[in-house]
Order: sequence, then structure tokens, then C-alpha cells
Amino acid sequence: MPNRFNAHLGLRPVDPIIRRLRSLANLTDSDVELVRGLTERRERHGPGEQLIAEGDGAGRPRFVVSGWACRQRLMPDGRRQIFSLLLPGDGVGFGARPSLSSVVALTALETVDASVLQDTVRRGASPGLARALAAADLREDALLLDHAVRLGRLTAFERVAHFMLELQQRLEIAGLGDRQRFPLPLTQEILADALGLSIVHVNRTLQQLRRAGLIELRSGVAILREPEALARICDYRTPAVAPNKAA
Amino acid sequence: MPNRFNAHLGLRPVDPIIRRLRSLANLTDSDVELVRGLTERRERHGPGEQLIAEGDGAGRPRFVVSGWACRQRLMPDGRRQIFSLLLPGDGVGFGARPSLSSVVALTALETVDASVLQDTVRRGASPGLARALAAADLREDALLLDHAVRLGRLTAFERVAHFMLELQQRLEIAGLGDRQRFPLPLTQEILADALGLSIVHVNRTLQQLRRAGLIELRSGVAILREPEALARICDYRTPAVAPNKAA
DNA sequence: TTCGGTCACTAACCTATGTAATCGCAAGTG
DNA sequence: CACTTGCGATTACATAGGTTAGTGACCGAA
Repeated sequence: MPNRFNAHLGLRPVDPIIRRLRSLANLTDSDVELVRGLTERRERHGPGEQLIAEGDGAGRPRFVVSGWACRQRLMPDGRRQIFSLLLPGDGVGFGARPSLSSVVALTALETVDASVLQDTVRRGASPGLARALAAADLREDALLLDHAVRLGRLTAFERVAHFMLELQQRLEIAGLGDRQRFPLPLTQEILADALGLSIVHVNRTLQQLRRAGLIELRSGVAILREPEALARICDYRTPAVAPNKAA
Repeated sequence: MPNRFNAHLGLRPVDPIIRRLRSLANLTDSDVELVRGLTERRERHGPGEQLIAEGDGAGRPRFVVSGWACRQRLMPDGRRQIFSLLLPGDGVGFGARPSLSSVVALTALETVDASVLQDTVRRGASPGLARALAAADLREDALLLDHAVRLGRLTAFERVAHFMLELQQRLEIAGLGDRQRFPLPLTQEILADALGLSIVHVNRTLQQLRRAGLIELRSGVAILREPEALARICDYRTPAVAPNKAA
């Protein structure tokens, strides 16, 4: 629970958002100030809580501040497919279209309302933030295609490796991990539903990666021992981030 | 090769486009006239030809008039994942963002340039067409999520059934099939790359569906003998089409 | 403290799916 | 005509991954 406590340590709850947006486009000081101001309307959600239901119209836009969530779809027989994970710094509910998937908290989750930011962008008052949101959208689409390739064409071993690398990269951008280490507060069941595998096989595959000396998992923290080897295994390409390119 | 030949039979090459757009939003007579006018700048592509490469900037917008294409991604070792099929009436290259996947012709393919239409929409001169394009975009996203569920959570049997139902529905809208019968000019290899299966297993699964009396395939034509049974097998839900809803 | 619940982990077994190798047919093509 | 080439079909075999069942560690609630 990051709070006023760590403010004087230079850590603010909205930092992941700022880091994320800055990785997508150049922001002016006033852009950053605006994001800092979002600290007001906060919401807390328990694990399992649904933020958005499938088919919901455009809801309030929000940013995840802490905790993890996901987009998913459920089948009537209980099978679940997770489309993407929402990490601190990620936006939800932007875009004025009915949601095609539900959004569910996977851990205790904290969000802030981003209506102010969205209004500012719509008013045309911040080209920087506008570009950042557009880039975030593009990035999300790219991740979904990566995910489809993972599900359709990668083996379990490759899938897990690929997924770990994606998480590392995203969390590092959010300031929540380094090139080798990051928090991973997911059960193996959640991993299974994201990767299109069974729980048991996720477990097997993680063991395999461990035994190969490629990763390490301990109490909610993942360590990539050999990021380059992992990347070779699954043909992971670090996405080109273009913070300086105008539209 | 539909041409001036069948014009006096009431069949025009742009008909699939008109039917498609009409299924997405109400069009005025002048909207339809505009689409009819697109017949000019036509392009022909041979099977295998790449229309758009991964990373290409916003290209000319086009509609598929005849033939099939797909969005896909290739892995260095030759594995391929197809993300979506592009059927007559479908648009490509709208949206001013770099393409995240390449677009490749699967059969002989005919397209028309849609720049005029896009300009009209951008000028705000046709709310109907604007809504249609937005709806097409939304629909495309929805199909991609369906696809992810197919790849991640459906068995081969369910995948093929689901895919056939999707094609039936889309082709019927385009006026290229009825509730049971539609053209299917795809090799089993292409099906495999779309469904995340091996060629052999696609063959097996098709046999299985045939023996079960659910489908029939003959010389490029698919027949769904039991559409309802198929839909039950894979929990296929006909997407809600909302041609009358304003944004 | 005990109890119930969740989760990681394991083992045994089963089956869906992939791989490799052929065959035959139909449609070019020279 | 002989000769490819591409594609669907089929078989035999190998294996990745699913299913079921169970254990023990941990943890919060009573």
C-alpha cells in the first residue's frame, strides 16, 4: 500500500503511470503535473472483483496504480481465456466503445480515475498525452497479436518463456522491476488461463525452466537468470518503443 | 471474374462491400452511390502476394472485392499464425497506424481503392459511412478475441466448427453464401495456420466432422449440414449486429 | 490450537495432436 | 505424351499436453 508514506521518498503511487506514458511519448512538465493530480478519485478492488463486464458501454477511464488485473472471457462450461494482463501504469476503459471482454482484478487492485486526463486530451489541450494514449492503444493491439501467436504457434515451453519476457519488459518500464527481476503475483491457474494450458502443465513447464537454470520463482518474485537464452528460445523481440516520434 | 458482364444481372463487384457496410450501419442512397463509384482504381493480386508488410505505415485504404486474403505473422523458422481472413467486402489499410501484421492474398484477389470513401468520412461528409467503418473496426477486434479463445481454449474439433460458423456468417452478409453453403477456397494448410493446428490434424478433424454428418466439403464449397449442432458444439454465438444504433 | 481453504507440487495415466512417410488424383506444362 | 507440382487423404508412430488424484506447506478464521 504505497501512500503519503513514500511520497517523501520520491515514490508516488502514480509513478508507474508517468513512467509508462513517458515510454510512449514525450510529455511536458504540465502533462506530468496533470497525471500527478489524478491521485484523487481512487478505487480499491478485491481479487476476483469485476471492473468491467463484457458489453459494458464506455465506462470511466482509469489507470491501474497498484495490483494486477486482466481482460478475459469466460465460457459457459467454466473455461477461461485471459487476453491480457493489466499492470500498474496501464489504462482501462479509454476508448468510447462497448467492451469486448470483461476486466477482472487478479490481486488487490488500486485504480485512479482518468476522466480529467481524457477530457484534456479530447479538448486537444495536450498533444503529448494524446500521442501517449494512442501509442498505448497501438501497443495493446500488438500485445494481443503476440498473444495469438503464442497461443497458436508456440509450445508450452516457448509460451511461458515469451510471457515472462513480456512481463519483465512491461514491469521494468513501469519501474517495478529490473532487467532480471520482477514481482509475479499470479497463481499457476491464472498463468494457465492466460497461456491456454492446464495448471498441471504450467507447473511442469515452470519446473523445466527452473531446472534449465533459466528462471527462478520465489514467493511472488520472478527472476530471469538468462534473459537472452529465453529470448532465443521463443524468438522474443523487444518491441520498438518510439517515445520521440510524432504521429 | 465478375465484371461488366453481370452488371446487367444486378450483380456488381462492389456488392459485397455495400452489403457488408449496410450490415454495420444505415447508409443513405448517396453513401451507396459513393461506394458504387469505387469501381475505378482496381488492383489484382496473385495468391501469395503480399499487400501490406508488417510495419508498413498507413497505406492506401482498400476493400476486397473478390478473392480471399489474410493477416498473418511469420516466425523465422517458418511457422505461421493467421490472425484473420479478409473476405469480399472487408476493408484493409484503414486506420492511420503502422500495420502490426502483414496482409497476404490467399487466392487470386481483387481490391478497389477506398481513399475517396475515407476522405469523405474524414471530411465528416457521411455519418453513415463513418459509423459503418467504426463498426467494422469494432467487429474486427471482436473477431480477434474470438480467435484468441479458439486458439487458447477450444479443442481442434471445436475450433474447426467455430471457424466454419464464423465464415458462414460473414460470407452470408457479403452475399456469397446462404445459411448452409458457402465458398471455401482454402487449402488445409491455410486452415491449419489459422487454427493453430497441423495440416494432418486439420484433415483428421474435417473427416470427423464429415463422418458426424455435420459438414460437407466439395471442390471449394462448404456445406454446414447441421448449423445448430455445430453451434452447440463450440458455443458459437452469432454476434449482435446493430445496423440501426447510432454511436 | 484446530480447522478449512488455497496453492504449489507430484505421479500415473490417458489422449489429443504433431511428425514422417506414402499414395493417388487432378491440373498444368513442355 | 511424359513429367511435374500441389493437394487431399491415410497410416504408423512419437510426444506434448490434459485429467485425476493426492500430498504437504502455509495462512487466516474460529
